[in-house]
Amino acid sequence: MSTPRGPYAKTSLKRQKIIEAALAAYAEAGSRKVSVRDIAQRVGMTDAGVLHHFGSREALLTAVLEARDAAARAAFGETRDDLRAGLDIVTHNASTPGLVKLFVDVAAAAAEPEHPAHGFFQDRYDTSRRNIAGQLARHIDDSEEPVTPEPVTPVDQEWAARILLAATDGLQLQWLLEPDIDMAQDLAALYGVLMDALRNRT
Amino acid sequence: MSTPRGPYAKTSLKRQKIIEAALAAYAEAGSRKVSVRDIAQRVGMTDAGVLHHFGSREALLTAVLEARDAAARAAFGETRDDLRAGLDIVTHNASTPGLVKLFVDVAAAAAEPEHPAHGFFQDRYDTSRRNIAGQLARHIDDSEEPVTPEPVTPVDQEWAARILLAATDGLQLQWLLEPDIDMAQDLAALYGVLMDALRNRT
DNA sequence: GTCTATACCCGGATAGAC
DNA sequence: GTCTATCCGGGTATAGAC
Repeated sequence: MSTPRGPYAKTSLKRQKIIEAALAAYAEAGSRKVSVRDIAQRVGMTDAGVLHHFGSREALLTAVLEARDAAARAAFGETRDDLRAGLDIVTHNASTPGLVKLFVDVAAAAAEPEHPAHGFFQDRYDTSRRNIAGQLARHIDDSEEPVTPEPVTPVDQEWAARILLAATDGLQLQWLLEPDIDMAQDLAALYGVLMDALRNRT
Repeated sequence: MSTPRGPYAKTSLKRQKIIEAALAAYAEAGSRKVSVRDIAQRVGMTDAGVLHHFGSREALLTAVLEARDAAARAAFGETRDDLRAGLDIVTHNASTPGLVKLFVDVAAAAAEPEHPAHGFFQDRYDTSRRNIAGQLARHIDDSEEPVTPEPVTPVDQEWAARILLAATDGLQLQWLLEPDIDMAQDLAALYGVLMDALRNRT
């Protein structure tokens, strides 16, 4: 006990390196599968060494997603679920297919209650929904357009079809974590709103 | 020819039994992982026997999803992507979490171009989008409401938040298969439409 | 507190017998 | 066409070195 440091001070540094390696691995490995050994090699360790810091592969991937969230939050606006920041994040995601795949992958696996990321995703969706809803409520009475999309936004049938399908798939993801959600009802409402938009804007 | 050759019709009977077993396994397993051995046991075979008919686990799961699609098509309306049928299917999905998880799971994995389900999902989204877009276009000039949701459809901030998040996640799924999709632009348009709806209906 | 070495188990894949 | 046997790779648990 020579130089006393915080209980997690030193480990967090190594954890950070491992997480960075995992991020890099997923970013590069466009389509190949990433094993714990792959990540370990990048930091010059064995797989057991890596697992020592995270306990399991799933826990490691969960930590990676948390780190990615934190990085996004730091990069684009402090208020994580600000609508403008959300669009910026999506735009940024479009440059990292590997990480998007990682997200979708873990999100699917996290449907299991025992999965280490289960709580993380539940919380993530919960707070995101809350923040977005609050933001929307705030902007309802605004006269100014809060989110100004630079390019022209096309509102046509093809766009509506993409949105309808996307909402269906995405709602399934949320529903797996929160079974109270009424997917069909939500989609029916969306359908009505989209039809109105198509009728008015064309 | 009345007796088709090739790997599709010869063993189709056994394949069918295996697919049914896989469907049952995923439906029951709720969210636990299903191995090829699990499925094989249900049909009184070994895993090697099952693999002989499909080549790989991934190919088997792809076949399961195709069968599920076909079954849904048969059960709810002939025109697969009819909007009403789509809602019915979603409602039905809400009773089978295991199968929903299977879908999301394979959809994520199918982002890889080498995955056996890659083409399947590309085609599925492509035709779905086409059909839905056509259906929407047809209904724009209709005076009657084409899809009548029985329960009241709530249009509020919480609903809009769920939709916004769902569309984000779902668009990522489509984008992984079709990188030409501009996620941010689509979402910006959705944001505008949702804001309009909230302003008008509240 | 960190890491290596090792051994274990499970699951998917493959070869060859029947 | 299906089984048995086997292989292999990946994740995991443990012991012990530093």
